[in-house]
Amino acid sequence: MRVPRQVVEARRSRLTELLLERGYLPISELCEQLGVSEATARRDLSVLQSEDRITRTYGGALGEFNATFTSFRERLREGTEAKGLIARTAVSLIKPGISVYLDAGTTAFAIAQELRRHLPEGLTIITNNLALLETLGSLPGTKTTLLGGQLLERQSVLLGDEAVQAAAAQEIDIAFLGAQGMNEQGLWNSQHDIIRLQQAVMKRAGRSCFCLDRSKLGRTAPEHLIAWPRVRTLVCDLSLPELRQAGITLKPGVLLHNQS
Amino acid sequence: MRVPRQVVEARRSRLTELLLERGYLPISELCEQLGVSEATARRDLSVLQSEDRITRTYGGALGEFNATFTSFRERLREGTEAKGLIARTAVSLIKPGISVYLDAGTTAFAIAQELRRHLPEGLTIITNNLALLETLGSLPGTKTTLLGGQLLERQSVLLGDEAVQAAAAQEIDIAFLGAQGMNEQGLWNSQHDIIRLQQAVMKRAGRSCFCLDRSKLGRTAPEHLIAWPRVRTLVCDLSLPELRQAGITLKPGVLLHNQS
DNA sequence: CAACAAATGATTGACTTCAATCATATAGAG
DNA sequence: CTCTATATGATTGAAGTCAATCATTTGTTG
Repeated sequence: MRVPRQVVEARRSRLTELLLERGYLPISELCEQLGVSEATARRDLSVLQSEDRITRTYGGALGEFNATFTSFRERLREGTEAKGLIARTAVSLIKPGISVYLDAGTTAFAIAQELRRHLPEGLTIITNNLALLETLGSLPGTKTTLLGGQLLERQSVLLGDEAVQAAAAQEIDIAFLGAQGMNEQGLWNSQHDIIRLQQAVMKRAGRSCFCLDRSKLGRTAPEHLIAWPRVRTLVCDLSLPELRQAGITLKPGVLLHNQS
Repeated sequence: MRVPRQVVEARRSRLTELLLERGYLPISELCEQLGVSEATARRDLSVLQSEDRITRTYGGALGEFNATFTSFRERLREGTEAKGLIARTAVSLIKPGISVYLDAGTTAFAIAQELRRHLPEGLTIITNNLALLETLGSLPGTKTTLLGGQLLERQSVLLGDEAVQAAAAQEIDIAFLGAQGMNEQGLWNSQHDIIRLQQAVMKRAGRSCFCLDRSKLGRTAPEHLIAWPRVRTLVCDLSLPELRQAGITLKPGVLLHNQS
């Protein structure tokens, strides 16, 4: 029996709400909640999936709650080996009891995952990256601090004046920072707000460690972050000769290589 | 063929890691990744589920990544009607363009869900509650600010000095605050840190609106939040006579009732 | 009001998942 | 070294899920 369009729309948005609340629901429960047959529930789900509003599974569906992180996780999966190497090198710098800053970006996420595996005792982790909390929030014996700030649309990152001010009040032993690109002039990033925050973090950090994989080589971005002479530590899956070929000459000791 | 215990444990923790990274995985992909048969993958999953480390679905499993919110969502489901009424009343106070604070707790979560349905234009939402970001983070035309602070273990709430300082720098039109209990002496909450933050918020808020459902009546908690004479607005699913019977007498206009 | 398009539920057969059972190999205890 | 408990993969029948199809009802359009 045909039903008003409005009713259909209402049911579908109710469905997404339900999934948002519960995370996951099997079809059986969905049609019970919505008072429709399985066929209709399935049809609704396939429509919503084609609009990327939910994720379909066999026997049920997932709410959008992970959609924020989905693109993130997908980006993370690209170049896993390189990021894993970088992450392992980065984690080798982290000693028990120190205070570590991790910024936004997939490299920081890779470092966080590596930390889950090899966790030094008594760390303090500071970040502006909400996605990291999903992995790091529940680590035992670790203090996790989130900078405040404004949530960036469609991303899980906090930025703005408040983030900068909050950063200026932190005590950081090592900061792990990412960038969108590197060329002979130095490191580049996409947004002024990001750079402002990174500079505030660098001021407070005993050591600032830039982490980039080779896909960033030769790229630039709208905003200049830092010139090479001021870079003290670079963790990268490139060798010194490869960097020199791109016009980047580093003082000895600046480039850290994975020992594995 | 029996296999060393160590191997089993390693595989299971790798499994949880995988689910943590990907959110959801079907069994077929799990046994491919782990290099085991479906039978073993299923056995691992049922073990991990009994330890509450994952959530099983028909045909796959969910990572713990939403486990932080699972208990939250479960608590939310208790007394849904009452919380829904309270939320609707609260949302009716929110006009377009104002700045709203939502604190931790399931009532604030219910308000957030209601906001998804009836969203005034141009809101600024301020919170220390990470779980809210899952629902409010992607609202169009809304600015979302998160207070900084230390992440509370096993909860998605930010507290501490930094949160208090961040709150002191906000401009808030209406603050919606919860509490653990109410009796004739006023409102009570469980932790000193929470109360410190709530008081900082109240100082900056043009209007502070306390939201409690009837299950809180007669309960106390370790810390005293506020006495009744200082409460300007209470949103509650109790009537004035019911409150008076519990020894709570309010000035007229303080109690807001749902009109539905 | 008439004709059409759209939404729904029921049914069916193909496919998938699942729990239980069993044989086998082997880690770990004594 | 011997024995046993345990981990594993294969098999199987039951149960569940799915997409496609069809008849029916009913908004919606002209």
